[in-house]
Amino acid sequence: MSSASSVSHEIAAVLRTEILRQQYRTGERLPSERDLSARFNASRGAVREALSQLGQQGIIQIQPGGARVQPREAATLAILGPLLALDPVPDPELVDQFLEIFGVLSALTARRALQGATREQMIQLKERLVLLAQQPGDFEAMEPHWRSLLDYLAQIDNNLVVRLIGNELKAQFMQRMLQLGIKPKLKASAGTEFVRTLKRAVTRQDGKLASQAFETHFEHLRAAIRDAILAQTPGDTRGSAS
Amino acid sequence: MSSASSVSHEIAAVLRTEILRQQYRTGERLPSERDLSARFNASRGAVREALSQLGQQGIIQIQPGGARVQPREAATLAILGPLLALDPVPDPELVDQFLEIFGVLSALTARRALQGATREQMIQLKERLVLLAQQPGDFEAMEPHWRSLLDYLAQIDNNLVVRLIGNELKAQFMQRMLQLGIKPKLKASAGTEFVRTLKRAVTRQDGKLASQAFETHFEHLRAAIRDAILAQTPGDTRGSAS
DNA sequence: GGACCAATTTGGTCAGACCAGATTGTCGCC
DNA sequence: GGCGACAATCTGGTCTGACCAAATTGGTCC
Repeated sequence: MSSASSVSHEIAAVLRTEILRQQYRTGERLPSERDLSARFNASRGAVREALSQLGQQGIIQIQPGGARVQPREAATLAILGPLLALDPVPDPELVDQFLEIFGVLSALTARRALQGATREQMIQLKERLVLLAQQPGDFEAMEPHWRSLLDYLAQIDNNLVVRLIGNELKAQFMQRMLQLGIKPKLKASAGTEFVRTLKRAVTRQDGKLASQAFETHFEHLRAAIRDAILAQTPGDTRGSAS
Repeated sequence: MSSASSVSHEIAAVLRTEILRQQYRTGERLPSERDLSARFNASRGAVREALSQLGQQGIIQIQPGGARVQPREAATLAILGPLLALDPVPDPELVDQFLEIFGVLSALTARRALQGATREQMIQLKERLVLLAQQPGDFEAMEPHWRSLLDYLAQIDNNLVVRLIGNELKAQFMQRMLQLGIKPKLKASAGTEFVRTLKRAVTRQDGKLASQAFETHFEHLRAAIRDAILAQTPGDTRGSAS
């Protein structure tokens, strides 16, 4: 699944899953590189690269003397994807936490973007909003335009820190969500209201208003996705039905 | 500087700095592993580990055929530290962006923590606030208590995503800030007011109020740190005077 | 029982080799 | 001259086997 068609990535994926599944206690020593290379039938070099990845992700701490498992909180955002992939249905709480942060960051970006946008950028924004207004309620059809809007806002509010966080979060979550075929059902009325508020915010160049609109929208989105996940939870192995 | 007393880390640090300094164009191919191993007088294995690190950090993309430099926005939070270390005095804008995000996350954590805290946790919170109130204005003396408070809030609002982001940000910035000996000068009155508001928020279990207090506080902090950095900007190589 | 020392284990590095896929340059054909 | 096909070459990925320094471990001696 998360194999990148390379032995070392494969090993890393297996070990990462085992560790995230708590099959090693925090602080416990991992088997030595030589043992692991025997277990995976691979060279020590490949194992070393795998361990190096886990080390970079803060999952383990590599020291002369042995690699030790780190507490989950010491890790990197890179573990979120694997954490979501642990079970056939992702942990709803984790997804909710993700959406909360993503909402806050989006709201912040929107506020700052509007506050600092040039006239030209405002026009561009309005054009994208028009696209967004065309299919309210249809999540899948809206999604590309939505993403386009967020990207453009991020581009205006050229905040590297937010962009990096956003990229990582997206990389970790979006893929998994789409893979699972989770389709939140949003009320068309809420979507319409959201777009309308955004338009007003852009017209008045009111960052605070845009920010609030995003927060509200994400609250709805969170609720919808929570429902969508719970609906899948009885969860046979079917996963995404066509 | 960022060498971890290991050849591969050293190589990674050098290459990372070169790339972040834009000495390679985005999309350009890095020298081959064999060339690099010749240049650094190291084995290909060591170079491979270094490149693997850079790949994990999203700085380069490694593919059969060559490693290519990625756009800065495609990277991981792990580049923030090196980015700050590029010049003797860190980029004020970047620091400001960091503080903004950190403030937003702190405010969010405070709000959620207060909303979900148990009676026992509220008592604990108050105790920490008392400690925090003892030396208003003295940033260095306050810092440990401050950190303790934030940690505790994060512990109450057990949000993994926020904690991971916070950890990374702290790891990237705090170290560098302390290293530079940047001491923001906060008004004692502002500090007192902040703590008082927090106390009130805790008493009333008013998450929104606590959130606002944090936002205000971070605004002050941002301004203070901006000033502190600009004061260093004329910047001889002296750095932190004793 | 605790301090000290040696054997062993572990990660870090090096060297040389092979493979599959990508890149690149060349040559012949149109 | 332009263009497509082919082959030499280059690149990353892996393997093997070896050595070093630091950490761990175990036993010994006080």
